[in-house]
Amino acid sequence: MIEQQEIIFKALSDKNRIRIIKMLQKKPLCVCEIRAVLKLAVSTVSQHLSILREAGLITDWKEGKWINYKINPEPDQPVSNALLFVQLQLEDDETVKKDRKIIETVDRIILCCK
Amino acid sequence: MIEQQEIIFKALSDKNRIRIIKMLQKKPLCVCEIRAVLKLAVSTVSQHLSILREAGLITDWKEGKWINYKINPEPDQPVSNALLFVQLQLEDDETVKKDRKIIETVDRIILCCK
DNA sequence: ACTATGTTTCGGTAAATAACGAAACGAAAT
DNA sequence: ATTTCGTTTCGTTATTTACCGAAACATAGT
Repeated sequence: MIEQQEIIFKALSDKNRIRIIKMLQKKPLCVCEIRAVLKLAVSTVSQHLSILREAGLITDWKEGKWINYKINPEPDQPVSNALLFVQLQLEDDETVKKDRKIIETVDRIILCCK
Repeated sequence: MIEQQEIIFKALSDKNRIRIIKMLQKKPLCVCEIRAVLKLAVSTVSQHLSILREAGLITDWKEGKWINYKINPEPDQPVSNALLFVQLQLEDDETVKKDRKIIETVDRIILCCK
């Protein structure tokens, strides 16, 4: 139990993973969209996403050749609390606002296939 | 700002540091009391405490030859939110309950000078 | 069947982390 | 002044982490 909390905090203890959660709380995204925002290698983003998934914070589903990621809609209690907590934090953060602007205004095709 | 949140989560992303916070939310403690509960080297506990202090989660004050640690009574907003969050989590966790039982029932002198 | 494209897995590297014991530090008591 | 005792700092080690590019995998379209 305390181990689960540790895993949740570890998942959230990285700047890039916090940014991912804050983006996904606006809308679901695929790996390459996130990559375009964070400016990391695709494999690195994939790794971050799997850490968030293992912690129970996010889930994914297939859509054509894309795999979309979204906030876990059925989290267990500690995860649910953590997600709510993150949702209330950093709403005024400049990085978060900038990230969200990008994903809201730019199209997936343009973002991924530059 | 997002960096501060990262530091806070990092501070909380270790099982032993979570246990420390949960203990301090019951009452202030010195290094050797915490050491006795966590069963870690004194230097390790000191290191954990300094990570929590740097994050703004705890503060310390001198009392004779002891240095006592307590939850930061004047945290800034993100820290305050995190502390409240932790306070609401893990109340039923067995490890947390056991830790608190020890620090509430056993005397500092006995605990430290075994 | 082949190609293109999005994603994951693998192998490797550099940096960060958690742990320890020994040495240094500081305050209280002898 | 010296010793004692709680604590911090230092130096070291083993493990974990974040990152990358290349290779493997999967699926859609030609």
